[in-house]
Amino acid sequence: MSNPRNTKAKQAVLNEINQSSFALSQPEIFDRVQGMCDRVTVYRILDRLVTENKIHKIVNVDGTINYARCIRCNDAHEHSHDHLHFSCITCKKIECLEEHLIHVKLPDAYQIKELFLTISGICPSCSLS
Amino acid sequence: MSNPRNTKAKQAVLNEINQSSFALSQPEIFDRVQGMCDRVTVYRILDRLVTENKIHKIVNVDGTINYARCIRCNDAHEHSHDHLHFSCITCKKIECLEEHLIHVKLPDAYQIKELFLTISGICPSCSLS
DNA sequence: CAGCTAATGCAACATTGTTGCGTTTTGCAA
DNA sequence: TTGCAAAACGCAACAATGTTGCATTAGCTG
Repeated sequence: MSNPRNTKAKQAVLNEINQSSFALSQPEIFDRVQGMCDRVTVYRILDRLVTENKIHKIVNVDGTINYARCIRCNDAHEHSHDHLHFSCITCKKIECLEEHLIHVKLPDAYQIKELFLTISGICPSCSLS
Repeated sequence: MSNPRNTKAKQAVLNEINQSSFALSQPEIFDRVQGMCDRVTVYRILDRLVTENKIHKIVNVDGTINYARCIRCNDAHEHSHDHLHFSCITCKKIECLEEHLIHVKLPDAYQIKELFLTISGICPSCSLS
């Protein structure tokens, strides 16, 4: 990844993710940039955006993988991987609750690298209806 | 699920999961009961064991799904879904750390149903080598 | 031990993700 | 502005994982 380039497809994918208030799956993203590029290209763009720290990769409680915009992450700071995700069982949307950081204490023999906390339940907007 | 039955294949699958100190994936389980039954049957048995509260279904940090024995869960008690999983990045094994319960406070508008906390890092036995 | 139906096997299909390779496009620099 | 190296792409093929339909088999219960 010596010299990453900005292509139309990459911009379109990043745009869809940034515009969305919740995390999107690869099929959802492919749908939204329909005609713009190949299915394989979306996979490759998503991989690149993740390694470039432009987006978050989130594993949902059902094992599906979603991609979300970074709110408090930028190039200057380390990517934050210790915040909380809320996964709504009604609308299936995933929100990043980046203000809630997680702290866990384990025996010293465990070397902690990343924390993944996902809470499933019903989100505020689904609670209303 | 009006009248669940005990078949040889179901017993074999449950046995493999109970014997293992770490969580197993569907392919691993299918390997270990080789010749006992069809691939599809393993999927169906796992689904049944999960709904019968006999085993845990765990989503790993990479989205792969694993199945683990229940230690402190039994028919009398609710299935506990608020404990911690440790996923080793070296040996790829997943341990349930059921003694560590998680407590999270969110705004009232969020209705919490289940908590999924997986920590990735290096487990004690991989730390030694 | 007879019958109901849960459970199975098999084939086919669906989804998600990966790889190889020839072609196109981008960014940089002459 | 043009030329060029490599990044990015499209396409085809493959792989892994999971699902569905349906005819057949086998557990449990009375």
